Amino acid sequence: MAPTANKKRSTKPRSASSPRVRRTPEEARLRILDAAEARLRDGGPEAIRLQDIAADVGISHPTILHHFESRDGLTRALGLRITERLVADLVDALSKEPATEASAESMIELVFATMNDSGTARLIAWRALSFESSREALPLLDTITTLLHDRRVAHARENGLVAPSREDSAFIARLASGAALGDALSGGIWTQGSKEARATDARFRRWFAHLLMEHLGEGDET
Amino acid sequence: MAPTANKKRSTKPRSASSPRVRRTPEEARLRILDAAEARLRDGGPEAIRLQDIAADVGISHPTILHHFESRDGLTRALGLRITERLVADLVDALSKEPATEASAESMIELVFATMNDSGTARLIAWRALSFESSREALPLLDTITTLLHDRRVAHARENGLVAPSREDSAFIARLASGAALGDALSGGIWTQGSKEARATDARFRRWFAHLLMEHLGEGDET
DNA sequence: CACGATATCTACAGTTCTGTCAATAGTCCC
DNA sequence: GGGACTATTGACAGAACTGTAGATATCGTG
Repeated sequence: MAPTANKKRSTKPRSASSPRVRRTPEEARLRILDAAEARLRDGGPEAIRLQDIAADVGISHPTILHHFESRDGLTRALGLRITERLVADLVDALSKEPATEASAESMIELVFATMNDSGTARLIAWRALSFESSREALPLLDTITTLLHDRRVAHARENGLVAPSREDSAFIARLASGAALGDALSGGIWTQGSKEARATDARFRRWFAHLLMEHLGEGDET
Repeated sequence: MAPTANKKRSTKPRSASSPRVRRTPEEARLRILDAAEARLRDGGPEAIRLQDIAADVGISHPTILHHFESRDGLTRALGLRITERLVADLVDALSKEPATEASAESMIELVFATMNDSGTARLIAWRALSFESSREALPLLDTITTLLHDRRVAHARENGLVAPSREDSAFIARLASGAALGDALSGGIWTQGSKEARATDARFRRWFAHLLMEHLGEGDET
């Protein structure tokens, strides 16, 4: 088990005998995945244990095996869901955002917020660690890039500016998501998390947004 | 075990009976940590098993317990060593770097290279995941910040420019290390790792360096 | 209401892993 | 050479975890 991670185990003793509830497969899978994700979130990678998860949900562990075939199946499904939800969250948030020029700052805020939200960065990192070889490459960067690029092109056209290259947009997306991921992760390591740290965090994001906007204001270069 | 991670186990069967070798405690700890790190690197977080590691080193697993007290002790020591070495590597690399103005690009290269080097980012991510609560906060950012800031101040003085604020330097360090970490990690997830990807990677780093240099050329703002 | 499908349970099996203990064997020093 | 120190080991203990098998309950449907 992860050294200093939470060590809670088998929280709910499950009601005595067997008031057996029967859920739809989807509902069951959902609850199991939720519990597994919670375990992973604050217990570290080694906290994905069938019996613990089953106890959390209030079922017996063979039920998990029934729905996911094996522990591997569970972690695989979990990894898939995590990444898919990240993509959905980002796309959703970015789509809602008004396409004003100054929105770079709030876009940065959005990406960082999404990464920090309830340990998303930790989940993504776990996935990166656990599934290294299985390259089910995600269309995440492509999606965000397109979203951003279209907006920039439209903006350039409206204001009679020279349109940015697609690669430039791709790099912005890559830098933003990478920085958000890295910052959220390393936040736990080399900054001391509390007190005025939040204020500094906010200033950092604004600084980063300004940095990008400085860049956006100029022409492209090869 | 991590789903698609390498599944090699107990590679070396250890020579038959007992040509018992006796090492110094330091040497023994070193070899054990090396083996553990290798396991972690390409086996994922769940691959740190005493018996496997012992087999790799060519010793019996109680020896590991003798030197590290417990599995926890081992992972803790490993986490510590990983981060300490990262700091040392970065400081070392940055110190050697000539303090020319255009060195921003090579500094970026350095940070990215260090993070990508033999899975360092993976190791750091593992540490972030496993030790979330144990805030043995590292002086990494402070160290790098100081290194960078001193250089910038000196450069500004030589050229009669206005000196940058320390927070600006801190943010640059934070962005660079965060981006490097995030990029190295996510590199495995949402880009498809090979072919012309390397070329794009290189262009991305250069683009990022230019972005920073654009910023460096200007005055500070609050 | 009866029946088929299947989600769920209890009980168990088999494996594997960490940790303990007492014995063994290098290495250093007198 | 003899003795202390301790790194190393084999064997074992205890626990925990994943996975299996057969029984059981619940729900939809004819």
